[in-house]
Amino acid sequence: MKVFDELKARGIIAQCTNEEEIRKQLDAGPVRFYVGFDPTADSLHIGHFIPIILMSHLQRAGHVPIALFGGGTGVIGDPSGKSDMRKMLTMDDIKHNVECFKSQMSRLIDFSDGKAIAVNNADWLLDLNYIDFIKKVGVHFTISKMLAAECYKQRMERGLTFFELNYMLMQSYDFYVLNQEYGCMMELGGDDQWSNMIGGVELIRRIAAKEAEETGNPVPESTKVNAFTCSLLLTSEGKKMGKTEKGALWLDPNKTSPYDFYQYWRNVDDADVIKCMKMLTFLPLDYIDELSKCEGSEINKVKEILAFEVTKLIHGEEEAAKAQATAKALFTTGGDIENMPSTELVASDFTDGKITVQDILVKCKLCPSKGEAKRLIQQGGVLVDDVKITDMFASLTEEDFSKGYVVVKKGKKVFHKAVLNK
RNA sequence: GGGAGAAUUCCCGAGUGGCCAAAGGGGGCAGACUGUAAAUCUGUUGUCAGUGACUUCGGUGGUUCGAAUCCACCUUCUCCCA
Repeated sequence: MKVFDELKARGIIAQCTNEEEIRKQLDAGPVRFYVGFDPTADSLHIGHFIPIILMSHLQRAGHVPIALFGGGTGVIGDPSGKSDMRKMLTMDDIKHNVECFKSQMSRLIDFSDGKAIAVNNADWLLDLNYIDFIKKVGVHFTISKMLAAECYKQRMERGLTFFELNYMLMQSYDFYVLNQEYGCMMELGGDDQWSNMIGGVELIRRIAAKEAEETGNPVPESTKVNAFTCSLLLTSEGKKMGKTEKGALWLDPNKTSPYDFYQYWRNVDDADVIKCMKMLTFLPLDYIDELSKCEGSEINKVKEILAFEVTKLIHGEEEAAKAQATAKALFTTGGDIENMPSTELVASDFTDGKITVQDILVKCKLCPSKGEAKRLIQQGGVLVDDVKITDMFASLTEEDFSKGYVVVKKGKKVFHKAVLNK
């Protein structure tokens, strides 16, 4: 199966500028394509993951990804889909974030031997001359057309600044530069980037057409660029996936532990499992089709596979196996003490050799406050070493820690080890 | 530049002097039912101590026995006119 067909079958592709031409270009040989990432945080999150998967698919098929880091555009912030303007970042923040992105991405994208290229648009955007830019790029954009773009339409009602309006021009210019300097032929990105992306395609084609007209030469093949977007990862209810109570689902193990990451996918809706599997893993489609026949509680097996595969891609096989083992142990026998998240208590946490269960819950950050801990106990949501706590003033003595720890269970799914070293 | 209005607890959004820790919804958390799913139902959702105290309604001052509510100034945002 050709890459593009595979991507389509997996449901990764959302919109294309010209499907036929894209197929032809991809069939003809290695194509350089780019995907932009705005370094607005110090870790990638799951929203970035689909474009990365997409890059990886294409790289495996012999094409050359260019990862563009928005060191220059990052200071503006993309207005697309945001109801408020993003806060601006300092250059140092951005530098740091770009480094983080790059190292996380390296797990899936091979940057060795020129198999992939990393660039930073700060390199050409920061020294831009305003007048030149307006003359070269600005003339090709009409305000009416830009405002028709969905992303700006929404912002119009709440106040769109000229500053932000320039985002589209800058992103378009990125594509132009990459086309000129790197022979980049395609831009890929999230579906919310569509209007910015076609901006770039049109810009390149228009500048080429203008030059062709002036020189009388034919329009060069190298400017016949295209773009396509990948679907956003939505739940069957149309909500963006990857949000957790703690915010985004990060790829950085320090921000979202492999176990939590695994559990997120282990707990997806039945309706979303197969979709996620197609989009987020490299498992063969035949195999996925086979799995999609599962019904009822069998789906749990499929979820395990999904969770394992996705975790493997991000954190490596070892971590994935560990997360899976931990999860299995917790939910079947009720304890894989080894890998359970834990908190160490110290002697000063005890008063007269005792510590209340409330305090333990707060110390282990299972509850933000004692009040909530109390409520939790009252509602029967707390188990210590498999014994339900009914008295909200219950406390443990040091003897209870004779084996060195106790296992605190909050609700059905959250396990935590409270350790006491003597 | 001129005029009008808005800012409330995680979010949306009521509240226009005491009965306000503040309606309602969303979200979150827990319980029941289940398959670590969904749907549903129930409880809960400022902090700390238990029948009470303390902090909270953009900021700073003021009026008052008493302010989310009234006044002044400031900040931010939105709308209308230019």
